[in-house]
Amino acid sequence: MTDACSREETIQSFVEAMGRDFEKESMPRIAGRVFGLLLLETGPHGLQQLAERLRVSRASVSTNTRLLEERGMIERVTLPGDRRDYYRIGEAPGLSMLDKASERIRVTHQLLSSMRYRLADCAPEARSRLRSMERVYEAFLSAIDHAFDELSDTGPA
Amino acid sequence: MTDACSREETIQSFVEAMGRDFEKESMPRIAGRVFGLLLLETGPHGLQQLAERLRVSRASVSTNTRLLEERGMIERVTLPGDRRDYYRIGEAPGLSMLDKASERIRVTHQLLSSMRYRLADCAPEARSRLRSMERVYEAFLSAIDHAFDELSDTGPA
DNA sequence: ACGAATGTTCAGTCTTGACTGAACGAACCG
DNA sequence: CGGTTCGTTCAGTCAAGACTGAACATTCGT
Repeated sequence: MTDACSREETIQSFVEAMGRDFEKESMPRIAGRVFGLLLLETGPHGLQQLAERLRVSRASVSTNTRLLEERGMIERVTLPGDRRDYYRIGEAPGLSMLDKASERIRVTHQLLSSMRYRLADCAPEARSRLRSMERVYEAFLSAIDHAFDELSDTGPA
Repeated sequence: MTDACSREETIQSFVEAMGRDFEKESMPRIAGRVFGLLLLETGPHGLQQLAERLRVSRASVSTNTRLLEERGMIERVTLPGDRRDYYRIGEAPGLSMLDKASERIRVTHQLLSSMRYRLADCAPEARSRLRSMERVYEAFLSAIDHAFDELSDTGPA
């Protein structure tokens, strides 16, 4: 092949794909692009740098880096003698995502469970259906926990 | 307590909560309400019936029941000598949801993996980060499979 | 002190998609 | 046949929220 590492186009298409992927998870497209770019590029990137590279306003980058930071998917890095903030991929973005998923599931499980309790001793069919749904979420939760352990052993990601 | 089974209000608040919950999963709010109602109520419900009960248009119910049906979360029921369609909770809505989740994860995993392949033998750091992310998704996938088995044994839900 | 650079915030625009009403086709009833 | 009752579809409305540009506060260099 003529160019084993023509990164620019490849990277760009990946970054866009990550943007769309994030959108499906009801997260801002730009957050996905930032995350995707930081996954591929070496070393921390500044806000201005990200804005130019992604052709997006600094405001958007500022907002979305903060979002990603809160979720533990990227980290803010500062250097002595440099006023700027830099961003890089977090310590274990994957685990943060599992954690987030776990949280969401717990909420829905709680909703089902409290509803079943409220039905007290009437509507046995409904209670049974609710219980079944709860079991699914419980299995899902314990599955995530299991994955968590498995990954923490091998080394975090 | 005076009324152990004052269902109406309780049901309504649950139905609305399910609507909001579905919205967080980037699904239409009405789909969540339909699913929530069918979880609680006994026996299949007609389209008109659902529309009135939820105070939404028949068009919305039609669209969203089809969506839920495609996902295997509810079932369409027909009766001999009755032109109408009725809907009830699916055989195993929970498993369908796990299946859907599994599908989504596979897509992202594929995205990461193909990108890593494209990077061939350059950008070792990036490749390593991608590989780490892949491992998380793999663990997640196998976790879901595990949950699947566990539930299929006990009896589907 | 002044000007430039940096990150954040906020009002405003714009896109996306949920939801509706109305129109439609099909199946039934008299 | 009309007249109903279904379910679906489609154009149009509306709301949510992503994104932007401009204004701002802060910090630095000169």
